[in-house]
Amino acid sequence: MTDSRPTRSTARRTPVSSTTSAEPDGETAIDYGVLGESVGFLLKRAQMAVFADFIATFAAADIRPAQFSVLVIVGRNPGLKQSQVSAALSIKRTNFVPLLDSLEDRGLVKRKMAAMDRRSHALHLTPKGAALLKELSLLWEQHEQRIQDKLGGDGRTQLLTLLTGLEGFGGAAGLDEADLVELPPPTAKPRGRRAAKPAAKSAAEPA
Amino acid sequence: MTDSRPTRSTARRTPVSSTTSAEPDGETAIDYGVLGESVGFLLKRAQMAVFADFIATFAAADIRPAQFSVLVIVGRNPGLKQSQVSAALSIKRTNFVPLLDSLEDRGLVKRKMAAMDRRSHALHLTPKGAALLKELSLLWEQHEQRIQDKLGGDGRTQLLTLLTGLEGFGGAAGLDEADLVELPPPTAKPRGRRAAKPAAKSAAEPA
DNA sequence: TATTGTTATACTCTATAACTATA
DNA sequence: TATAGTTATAGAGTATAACAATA
Repeated sequence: MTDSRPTRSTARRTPVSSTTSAEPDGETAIDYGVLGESVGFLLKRAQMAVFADFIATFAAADIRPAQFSVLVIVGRNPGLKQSQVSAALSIKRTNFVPLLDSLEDRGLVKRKMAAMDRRSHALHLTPKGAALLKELSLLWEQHEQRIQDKLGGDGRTQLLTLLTGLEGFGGAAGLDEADLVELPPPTAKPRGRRAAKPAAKSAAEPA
Repeated sequence: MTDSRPTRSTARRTPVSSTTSAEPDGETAIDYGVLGESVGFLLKRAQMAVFADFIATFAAADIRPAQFSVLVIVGRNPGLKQSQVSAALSIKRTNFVPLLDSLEDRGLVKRKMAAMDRRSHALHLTPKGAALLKELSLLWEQHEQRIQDKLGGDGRTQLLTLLTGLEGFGGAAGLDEADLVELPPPTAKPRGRRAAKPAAKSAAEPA
């Protein structure tokens, strides 16, 4: 103990509650206490909200977030072993099997037996998988655009940087043995639209 | 809003682009493609990492994140109905029952029958629950402190603000009917005292 | 009829042990 | 013996339907 006391005013924020400002009727606003300053609590909420939008966006393609991440990794790094891809995504290799099955059964990914080590399977996208990934990229842009509409261009970029800064925190849960995988920092180049420009682009339209 | 620049001091990794030698051995770094700029992907990773630290920190008290959140809400808002607490935490009331049971069985929370509406249960902390919550607050500070050690004080505050800014995004998944609950913004006052404290790292170990 | 809490149930995600076939 | 992929299984977390008591 006895350590830096870095300015985190545990202090309650401004006495919110009271006769509310955000409640339509006479309801008293709920006091969230420290939860409003809890990184984990807010991360969980934000993650669920963003995933909800992701899932809705990709529903037409019948692709879940985890499936999309596999397609991206395999597409960008053809020939990786299963264990490498699963470790890169912090997915246990046991749970990775049915996930990969779902993609291979749909003809999007192919397991190829490696010649040098016949235990391992090298992963590649099929032409169909590559074509789908290309379409999914458009959906992905729409999805991220909606986030940017909500946070602003700078806000989204800051968020990406901060989240990347949490890499390696908490002992890297979800990984297999001790396969730590690093993620390169986000290129601060503004993708898609420019900064906080509310370019009405929220029209979710399946490709 | 003064400086809206990322200004991350995390600049230490090599600008790996694909086939560079950022790996200790001859391993080729994995190209994450758009995942490195995917808010959802990075949110998920960060949430898992932060929860891992939270769980380890609160393991001695045998308290999970969801249980902690219930104790905080009930402690701050005694007398709320079950449905109000569950809605505030985006937990379906059906799933809230066993969660509450676990706290009531341990004598931390008490269901009291409301007089005006005998269908509902008003929730209160027991003295034991209030005492535990007080101890948990210390663990919570240690936990958040470690996050701050990783991100810097400003970084953590920015993160809280950005995450709060995603409130209401994605249609609010996880809620019961249409009970939207708002969360007040964090103490966004730009008290830019000191940034990060590089010296004191790993202030505390999970008890 | 609508709401509150509840039970039962199912589906997803995650975690551990053990098996096989290679090395 | 160790590793890559697999199977089986168990545990959380989350989803819907339906019921009893109450409004």
